[in-house]
Amino acid sequence: MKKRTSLKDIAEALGVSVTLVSYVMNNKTKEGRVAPETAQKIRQTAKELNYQPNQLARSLKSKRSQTIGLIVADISNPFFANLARTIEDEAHSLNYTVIFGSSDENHIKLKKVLDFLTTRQVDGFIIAPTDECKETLIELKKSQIPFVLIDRYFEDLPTNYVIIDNFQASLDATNHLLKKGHEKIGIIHYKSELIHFKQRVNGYLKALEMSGISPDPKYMQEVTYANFEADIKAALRNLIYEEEVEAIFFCTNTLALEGLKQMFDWGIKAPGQMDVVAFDQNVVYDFFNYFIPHIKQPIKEMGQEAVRILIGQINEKVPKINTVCLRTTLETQTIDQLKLKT
Amino acid sequence: MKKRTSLKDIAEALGVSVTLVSYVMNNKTKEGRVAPETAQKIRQTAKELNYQPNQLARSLKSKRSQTIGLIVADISNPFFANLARTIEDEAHSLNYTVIFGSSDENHIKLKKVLDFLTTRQVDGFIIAPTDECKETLIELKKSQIPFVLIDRYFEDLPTNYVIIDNFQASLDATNHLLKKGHEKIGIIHYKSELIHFKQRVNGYLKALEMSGISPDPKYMQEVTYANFEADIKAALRNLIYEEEVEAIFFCTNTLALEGLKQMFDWGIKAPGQMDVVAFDQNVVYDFFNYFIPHIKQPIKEMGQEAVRILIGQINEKVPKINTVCLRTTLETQTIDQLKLKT
DNA sequence: ATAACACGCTTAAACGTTTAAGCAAATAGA
DNA sequence: TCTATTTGCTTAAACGTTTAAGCGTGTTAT
Repeated sequence: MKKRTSLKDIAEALGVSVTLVSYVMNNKTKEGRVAPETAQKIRQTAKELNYQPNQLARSLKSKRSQTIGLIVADISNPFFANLARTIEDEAHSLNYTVIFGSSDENHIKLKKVLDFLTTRQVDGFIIAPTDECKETLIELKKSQIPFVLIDRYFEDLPTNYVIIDNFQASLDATNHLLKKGHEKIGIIHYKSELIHFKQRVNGYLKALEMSGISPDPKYMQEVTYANFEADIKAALRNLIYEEEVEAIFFCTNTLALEGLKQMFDWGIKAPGQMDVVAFDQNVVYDFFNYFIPHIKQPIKEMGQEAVRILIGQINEKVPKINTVCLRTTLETQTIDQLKLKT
Repeated sequence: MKKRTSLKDIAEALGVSVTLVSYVMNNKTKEGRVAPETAQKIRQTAKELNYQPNQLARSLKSKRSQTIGLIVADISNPFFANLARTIEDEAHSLNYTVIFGSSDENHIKLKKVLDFLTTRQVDGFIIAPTDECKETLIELKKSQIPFVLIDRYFEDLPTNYVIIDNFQASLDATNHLLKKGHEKIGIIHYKSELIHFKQRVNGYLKALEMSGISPDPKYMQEVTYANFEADIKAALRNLIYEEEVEAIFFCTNTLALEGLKQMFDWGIKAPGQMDVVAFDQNVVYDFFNYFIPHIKQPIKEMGQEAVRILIGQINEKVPKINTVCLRTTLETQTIDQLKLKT
């Protein structure tokens, strides 16, 4: 690789000091302390030699890498990919670069990625935490590297976070199914200690309670990450053929997708034959004969807020904890309404 | 942010020189030139102070940032998100970090992102080039920063690249439709100078020729990036209602998705009423009553090859150009066969 | 005439590493 | 006993920046 041109090269070419070149390139020619002709010459030579500042050296001096680390469960998951995209845009516009890593929902891997990115001197992290990663986050807090949790958080760990109102979202979803007259409503959720998942279950329970329906544990099916597909199949079989529920609420994007696929394979039309509500959006929903009611997350706002909060923290001397909880919307538009618009 | 501990901190704590600490931490205690007890003490103190090397400073010295820049059209596009994921895994395993940017298929933006990442002293780039970005790539070549093109390339620009055999893929796809007895086969492709798109058209033409069918320009529909949705709608209307084609080949992921959605909205069952072949995979295909024949790209191999070639180039003194062309497979499994397996 | 200041630039140190070179003390070889 | 080598460490310079401090000239004010 050819040597990139440095301030020194420009300085030598013109017989001036490196300092002077630095001042000019940074427009720190304070109070006309540099002769306009000199400045002009420097700028021109810089252009000719195609000078591009070495951000590494700059960072070393300033102790700011202008880089943020993004750690999500899996960058190839559409939800996180979309999030990554908005974070990229926001960060770049604020002159920050984004380096990323995937945790695969595994707290050991998360720690590994975190350490890996830390040696890169990131100025801060945006993290979608996994189950059981609280210890790692406590350590991270001690190191005083700023970070913002996204999508998920821990109730008893004061940190910055950007989340959605999972309880309300779930309440809305369940109410929607109740309003359609269903009483036997199933829910499929992950087995996880993550509070945001629990709140989704809580929202469901609250909605039932408010309608005077006492929840039936048999309608509530847990699925493990490890045995994802088989668990969903079993859960659905239970709900549909054993318990004969009238509607199903899928607590996440991935659960909804896999669940709908399974139902599709069994020839059960959703929502034609089985009312459902899904969490999060998906291109797949466009390919159903009926509109799939789902909870729409404000992904763009989430990404932007996370970046802004993080950069705020990076620049504060005494950072205060910032938490943001965004509202979701329940999309229940019927296919006919949809058609009218296009 | 708390000061991260440096070699100096360890050195001062023990009253030794920074150099010695550096030697120990890098296991460069060549030929027993450091007393084992000293080494032991240094290692322990390093652990106690939670020392993590500053990769920035290291990079400055070594002129290697151990970072690669990934530029794709849009990280939120599933194809690129998947690619990014395999690139991340491969890079991390080789001790490289990945920073990314999206070009939005716009060569101006690509140049901007490229410059932005260049100041970060990346050791090399993996780039999915856009239309009209050849000039930028020529400049990049001059700068001698190694790079590997992925998914797309330019015929008259000798560079490293990892692509698929688009011609063959397209040939396979069209042959599949021919074998089903169709003669009036439509194709929907992007209006673009990118050679890989052209080769997809060429494969289609070749297949027709080999079957002794003379291609009809009216069966070949161009779509612009700018007016994507409307163009596809018009193209489909033309092919289906005017030309009354018997089958359609969609040249990309996005075209297939949007096209199928449109057909779905019109109530045209694919492939029940209209045979199709799509390019690239998609979760959506699982939600059709029939199997959607499609060309499967070896995304994992593409990502891995790209990283390996790039890092090879970074380490070569006199790099040779490396090109890799991978074979695709045409997936034509019927839904019944699929069911048998699950 | 002389002090004061503005101007246009340079010197030097620092950020955290790496690495070649060097040096004093201990040990070995003769 | 004297030289040569090994051992265990240090000095110094460098990577490309930034930034406070400084230093001659020349101009202005008194």
